[in-house]
Amino acid sequence: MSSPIRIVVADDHPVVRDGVVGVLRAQGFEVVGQAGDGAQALALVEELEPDVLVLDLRMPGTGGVEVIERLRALESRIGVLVLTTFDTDSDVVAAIEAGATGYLLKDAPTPDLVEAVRATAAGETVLSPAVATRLASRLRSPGPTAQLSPREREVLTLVARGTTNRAIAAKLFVSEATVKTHLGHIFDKLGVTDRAAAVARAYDRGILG
Amino acid sequence: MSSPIRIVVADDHPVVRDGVVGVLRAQGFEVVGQAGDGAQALALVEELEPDVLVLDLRMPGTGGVEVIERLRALESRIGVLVLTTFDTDSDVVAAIEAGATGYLLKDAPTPDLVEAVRATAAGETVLSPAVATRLASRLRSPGPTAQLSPREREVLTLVARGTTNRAIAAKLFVSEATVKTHLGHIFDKLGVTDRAAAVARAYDRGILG
DNA sequence: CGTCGCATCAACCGATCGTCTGATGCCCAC
DNA sequence: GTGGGCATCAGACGATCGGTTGATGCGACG
Repeated sequence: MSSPIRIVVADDHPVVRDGVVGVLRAQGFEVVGQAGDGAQALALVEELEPDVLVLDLRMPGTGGVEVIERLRALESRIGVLVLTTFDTDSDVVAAIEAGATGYLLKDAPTPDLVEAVRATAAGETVLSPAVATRLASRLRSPGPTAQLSPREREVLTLVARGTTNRAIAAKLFVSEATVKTHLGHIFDKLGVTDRAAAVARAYDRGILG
Repeated sequence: MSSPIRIVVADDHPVVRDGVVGVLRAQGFEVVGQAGDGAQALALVEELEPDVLVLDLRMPGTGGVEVIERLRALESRIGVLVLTTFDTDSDVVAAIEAGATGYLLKDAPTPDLVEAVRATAAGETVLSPAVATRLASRLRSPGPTAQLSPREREVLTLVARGTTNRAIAAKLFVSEATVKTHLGHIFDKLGVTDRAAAVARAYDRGILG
């Protein structure tokens, strides 16, 4: 290799960050910076212009998805490898849509991580097997693909708190009929038939919680 | 120090495991073994008799809580430091009750981890601030302290799937009246008033999902 | 300019839910 | 041996929910 691949690692868990950095350095990569939140990550990337950003999605303050969006807005050519614990639908979809180059779960074997970083630097897309499966099944089944609208999420959040349709209507300054309509759409989109199941599905998909 | 503290690290995430091991070795601890699941952890502890087991709770197969229980059953004097991502009620309570010596979240700063291992080896109890707060508030509020009975969890699981009271009764071979009674108790214990909110609370506490 | 998604509203009806009161049997702990 | 937690059951009532049908206004996109 001519010059080593330059990397910035962003994760709010110090232990995980140390682990990733250690693994990458041992493999001859050059880790030029580490960040504990999204804002730091953005600053470091702008300053150091690394080849790859290894990014955790769930971070305090500026989250991972927002980091990706801003980088793409800046038309940065950096490769973003998302390395996270969760593979909920909304996380994965949001990250890919935002423009992540790769998506790896933290339970991936070390060699996979190393290879993923290399591929990301080369601009290739890498996905964890679990993530790939999830995406594939999502494409196959056109049913429960739909995302909830902002208003629908708002309603569902209140439902999860035990709020009654009438009370939701009052809180949102709409009629009870409207609330019912929203709920009906929510049920359709989530593929359920009642509010309890809707809440459960929402948690499973990372929409709530 | 006379002889270094001997440690086994158990975590199913290779990256995290490497991170923890790296940090501990850099601090002069002797990491004598690493495990990727509970069964391996138990075997290593029995074979190597380390001073401290650094343990992730969520692992495939034999989970962390079960590992702790078995160690205590064996009357092992090993210190168990739980190091995990989650601080849901059920995880924390289960781990402490099982006999964990300490409970640290993965977002803890590196120096805290090092100090926690040292304290654990000395038999002292260490808790993450977040965990300590959670436990304290639990002790303060005698209300939502109660755990669900097995039967109640069973009912709630079905509720989360959108199952109707009547259908639940059929599935569990009891009358609908019984299901309603269980649900009433569930609502009381979780401090909610309807099934949707009960499901949400259960997810928040790690009872479901 | 038409179309589509989103948000809004109405009225009705049957099904379901949640609460209440009250009761029995079991098992474990104190 | 007497509580207390758990699981079981009954009947009945009012409140709430979910489905249905149908309709309007608005912004976006092509």
